[in-house]
Amino acid sequence: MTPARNTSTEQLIRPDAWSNGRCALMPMTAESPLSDLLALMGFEPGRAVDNPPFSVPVWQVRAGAALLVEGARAHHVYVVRAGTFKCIKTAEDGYEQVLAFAVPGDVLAFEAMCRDSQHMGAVALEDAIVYALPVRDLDAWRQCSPMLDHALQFALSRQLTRAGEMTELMAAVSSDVRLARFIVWWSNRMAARGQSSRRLLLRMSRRDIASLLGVAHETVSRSFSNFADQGLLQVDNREIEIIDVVGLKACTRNTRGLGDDTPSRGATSGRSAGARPHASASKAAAVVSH
Amino acid sequence: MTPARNTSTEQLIRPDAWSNGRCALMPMTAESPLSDLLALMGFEPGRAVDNPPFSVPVWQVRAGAALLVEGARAHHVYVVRAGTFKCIKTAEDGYEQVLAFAVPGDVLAFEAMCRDSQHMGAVALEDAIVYALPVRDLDAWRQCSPMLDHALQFALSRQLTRAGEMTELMAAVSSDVRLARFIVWWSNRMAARGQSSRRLLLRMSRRDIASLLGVAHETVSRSFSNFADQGLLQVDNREIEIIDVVGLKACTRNTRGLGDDTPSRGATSGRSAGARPHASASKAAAVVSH
DNA sequence: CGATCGTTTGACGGTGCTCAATCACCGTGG
DNA sequence: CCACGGTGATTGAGCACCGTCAAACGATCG
Repeated sequence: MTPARNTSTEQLIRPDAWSNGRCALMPMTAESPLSDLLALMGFEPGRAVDNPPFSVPVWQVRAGAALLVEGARAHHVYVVRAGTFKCIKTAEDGYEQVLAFAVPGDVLAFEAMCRDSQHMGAVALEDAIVYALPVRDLDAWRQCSPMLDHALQFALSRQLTRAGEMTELMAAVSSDVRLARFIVWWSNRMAARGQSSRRLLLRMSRRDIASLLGVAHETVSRSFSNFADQGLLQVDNREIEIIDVVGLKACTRNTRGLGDDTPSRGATSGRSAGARPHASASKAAAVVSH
Repeated sequence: MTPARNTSTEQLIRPDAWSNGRCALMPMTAESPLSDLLALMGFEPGRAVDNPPFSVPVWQVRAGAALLVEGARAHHVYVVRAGTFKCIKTAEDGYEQVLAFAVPGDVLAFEAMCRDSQHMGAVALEDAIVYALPVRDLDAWRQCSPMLDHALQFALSRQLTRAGEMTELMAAVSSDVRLARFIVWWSNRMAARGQSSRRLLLRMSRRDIASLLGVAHETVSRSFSNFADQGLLQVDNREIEIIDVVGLKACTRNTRGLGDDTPSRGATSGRSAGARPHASASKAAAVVSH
């Protein structure tokens, strides 16, 4: 496998860079990929999938390759089938802000449907496979395949849910809490995909995590060490294992850091330190239709 | 059209709180609201809007009322027509986390399409008007009105874009930068709706902003005062006016706070303080289609 | 084996969270 | 009319957390 990884790094996407146009790693185009695509999106058809008059192209993306380039025209909407991506936005001073990580089932480049060009980039963190839905055909495909349409809506709904969870994650004031939430969140996502929720292999670097969470990468490293010292995690470079799930989730809820009382292996010690309710407005609740 | 939608819509919401069931403020149901709805979503039909065999219900929501209740079943997808909402998620300890603010054109409750119940609440910050699209009819409506379908996809794309901007906003390390980005972001959103981009009337409290940005509400207040002292803003409670746009946008780019050199009315002083590029992986870029 | 990048740990200084007090605004009731 | 709670906004003081700088260590690849 990996037949030569040749040469000339190229600045932007160069479709010919990967040389041969064959698809040695793509055996699933013969079998109808639609049912697979629908399942990825989280849509389980009760009946057999209708065989549509189109076939969804499958692309492979090498580790380190850019599937989406900022500013480029967007001709496709992608659904990740395998692999992990990081979605980035490069500031004019060169700082690379990570906006999200995409895993199988996630939709990419749909944001570009409401404007002309891509506003975020996407780089594969490992060898990956994506379904590529041409935007010019998408409406027609959705119209002749209600299942595809429904699955896409479902996936978009999930994507919006993820975005909300992301906001909730980043709204934590303490960096420890942010990282704890990220780990739990990632663990849940892995579990939803049938993988282990305790043993995680993070494909992204500390710096990428730090960029996403809005903290220094040294702080991420320190927080990992803190969790390991407390017996919540077992960290070995990018391979981490959750030891004390309830303890980790307890860290999730704290408003401000864990108090540094170094609980002597006390597990779920941390009593939630505050977060006043602030009983907000719910005076009147009313809706009136026509 | 929607013959009477009487009464007992919900158990959690208290429909009687607003007493009378009449709709004095709802005159736009007679005229076809579809073109208005499409325009709201950002879709400008090149031709006249087809007159569909359905009509979209219009609801009014009073200030302080809950349009969405966490945990409730979601029967509708809403499109905000007028007013402002805050989307919240209440933690088990009672802390109210603000996840987003919704303004006209935004879609609400679409996240619930991929699960059973609503995972976020939405409270009107002022009297508001929304279009209510029943989820049970949505597929059929979209199918018989391609314009509605297209507009919905467009709006969802914009919503995802907003979510990405939100992540970018919150990834700022400094609280000043976070607030500056929020103001500029909000200003842009108002400008996109045809309102003034310099004079803003924030409908949400300092605490709501602080919750969204993940900082203490005192810090938000302090940052406002800082910007006012620097001549970037003019703050009068929730009425703020942007004085120095370029100066404010300069604050947006800083990684760490403004250095506290108190530029003597120097306007666009702040030279961007760093943010190392970190030239990341763009080794190979290749895609191979089938 | 050496170069490069990622990860970890230390020290220091500043930012911002907490606690607290004060003031402005508002609807209610005297 | 003003007194009176209640909420929101602002400002201050103190100290912990975390960003910055720096160095050492480990991993990966050529």
